[in-house]
Amino acid sequence: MGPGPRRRPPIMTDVAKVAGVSHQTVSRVLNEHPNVSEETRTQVLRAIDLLGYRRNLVARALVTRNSRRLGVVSFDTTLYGPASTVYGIEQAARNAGYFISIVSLRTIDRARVLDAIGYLTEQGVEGIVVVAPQRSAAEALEDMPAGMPAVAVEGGRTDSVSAVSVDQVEGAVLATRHLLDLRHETVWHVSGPADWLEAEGRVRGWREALTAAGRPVPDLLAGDWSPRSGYRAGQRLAAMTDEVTAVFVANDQMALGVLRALMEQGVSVPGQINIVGFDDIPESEFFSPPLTTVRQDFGAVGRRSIDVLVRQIEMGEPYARERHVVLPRLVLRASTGTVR
Amino acid sequence: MGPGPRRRPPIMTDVAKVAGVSHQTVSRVLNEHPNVSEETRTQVLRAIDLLGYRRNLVARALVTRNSRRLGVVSFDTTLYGPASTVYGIEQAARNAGYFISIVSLRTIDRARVLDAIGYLTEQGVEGIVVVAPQRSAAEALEDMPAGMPAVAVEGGRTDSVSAVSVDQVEGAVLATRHLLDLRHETVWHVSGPADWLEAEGRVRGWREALTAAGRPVPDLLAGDWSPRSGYRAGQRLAAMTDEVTAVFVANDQMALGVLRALMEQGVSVPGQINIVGFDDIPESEFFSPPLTTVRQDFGAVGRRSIDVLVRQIEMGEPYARERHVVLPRLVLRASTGTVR
DNA sequence: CAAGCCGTTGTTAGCGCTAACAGTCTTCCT
DNA sequence: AGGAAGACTGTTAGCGCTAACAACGGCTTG
Repeated sequence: MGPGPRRRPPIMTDVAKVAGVSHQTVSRVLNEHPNVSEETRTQVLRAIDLLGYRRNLVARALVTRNSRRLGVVSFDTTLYGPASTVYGIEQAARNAGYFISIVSLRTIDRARVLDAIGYLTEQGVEGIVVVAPQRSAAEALEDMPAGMPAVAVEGGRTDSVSAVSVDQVEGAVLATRHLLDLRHETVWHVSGPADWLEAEGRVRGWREALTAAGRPVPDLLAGDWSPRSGYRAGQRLAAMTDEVTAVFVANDQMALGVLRALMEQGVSVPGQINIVGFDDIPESEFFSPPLTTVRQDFGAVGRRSIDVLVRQIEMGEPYARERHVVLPRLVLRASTGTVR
Repeated sequence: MGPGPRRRPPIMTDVAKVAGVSHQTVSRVLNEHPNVSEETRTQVLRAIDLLGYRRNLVARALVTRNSRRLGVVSFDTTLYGPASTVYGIEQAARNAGYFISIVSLRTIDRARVLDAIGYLTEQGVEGIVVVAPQRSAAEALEDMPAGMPAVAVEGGRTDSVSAVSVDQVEGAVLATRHLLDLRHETVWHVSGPADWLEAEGRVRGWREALTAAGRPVPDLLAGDWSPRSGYRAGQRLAAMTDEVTAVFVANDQMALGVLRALMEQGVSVPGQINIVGFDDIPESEFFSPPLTTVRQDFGAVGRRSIDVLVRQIEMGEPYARERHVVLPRLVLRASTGTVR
């Protein structure tokens, strides 16, 4: 049965009593204050160990006004991108000595983002990362409470908070130009949902690259990131093999759907149509055929955003709004390369 | 420029002063205490609005001893399973009025899990969910601090904490029996890493189903959940098409690798070999061919675990250890079905 | 009409901790 | 020898909030 259960966990004063010192000395040991004699420190540590004492960071936070906690507001963390970003954020935060409180929104709009920010503020977080890939979420950042350090990830062009994002336009340019370099006359595009900033950036980059090369810009096929929407787009593309030879798909999941539809219709990739995706999810390398795609370094985005946030917190109020861009890169695989 | 910046955020006493009441009355309004006159309530709410007051839940937590926060310890949340589980946990927790503090471990072992639990305890969480799919993590739960409500997800057979998990054995039995029903003489297996409880459960179910049917149990091919490891297994399987006609792969990502390798070697699925996966990730339906797989309802697991945890918290100390099992189900697609 | 009750509000103490200051005892210098 | 500086420890106040109790007025009741 072991030692009988204790009603309340030990507090600092209990430790002090056992160690024969004042509670303040215990506090000094815990906070590694320089002026504590080696002997006293040992006594205190022994008492802590004996009682199984753990300090109460809630009480500490109340007086120091810092909770060592950061808030994260994110959208659907089952998706690979957000999940990887949040993972990167968590790792970086813990390395910097902070904990993470998370709110995952099922649907995202201004009110819900503001609610989430409000809850986190009440909870006493010292700063907030908003993974805000949709326009509506990005707009909510304008109303961030004054004095709360914050950083937007994939959050568009707000001036009110710092931002870290992958250069979506550049990624789309890389993808499109790669296909043009393979002598395709033009490149079709299966886009993400219109209210997503990432989708918008990819459309823009695709259009820019085509225009810069003096090529016609075909109608875009709208998707919603899901493999199924890619599948539907693929069915339409399969019916147009005389004009379509190259497709830039806005993410790898949709690209999978496109590949599936094309295969069902007997369209050869890369024989008849070349496909480029976006994200480089772990599966892409094993699609049939393996997918040429644009890799986003989500981990870097997470780390960078914590860098910025922690710097703001430690600097105190008057900090500059920063803007960081992480560059994507093209990963070549078998879904592109054969010239018509 | 708007209103000038305030040095410190307003506190309850500020609101009280503006509303012309005591701070305790403000507290009563905030906590929806029944005995506050309608008139006073309105005054207070107006003052709160005017000042943009938000209560300090850290101070509240110090006196009430409940923080309305739960801790989650998880492993690599970029994987679909853990990510979905954590998402389910977060949604359910917020519905129940709790916030989530997360620690994502990169590598998992007894010491690290205990560290994480310790940190969360110091942070004042009221309960902890440990997503502990590896044996080493599950063992750490034996040392959970007394009095801390906790629940293990996929955590094996500890008696010291409550547990919620998917019935892995049953899932593997479903998969294996399905293949046997299709008149395959036996079923091969590509397993997950040996120290994962889920991998172990799936091996066990596969073996049981074969033995129950009086079939030979082939050597298993060891994988590590990654598509690449599946690909390597697939290469080996492709060289054995005279004996291998059916393979149960321990997750969908590896199954993708297997499919890829088989396709490269010109082995037809389901023509020559039938494949069943596990998880039902969103991509599986669009693999080539679409994958028959065992669906785990991760959302349900997350919700159930919060149910259990919240009940323990609200019940107070002497609560029973519960054990909940979520049943998986077989999803039939084109990767199985053609008899040799 | 006194006694009692109830709805409403205010006052006080204290959650567990750290900051700020105040001691005490050494040590070192002029 | 006297005093200043430094190392170490203790005492007190207070972070922002809620619990517990006290106080007050209006109402009912015998």
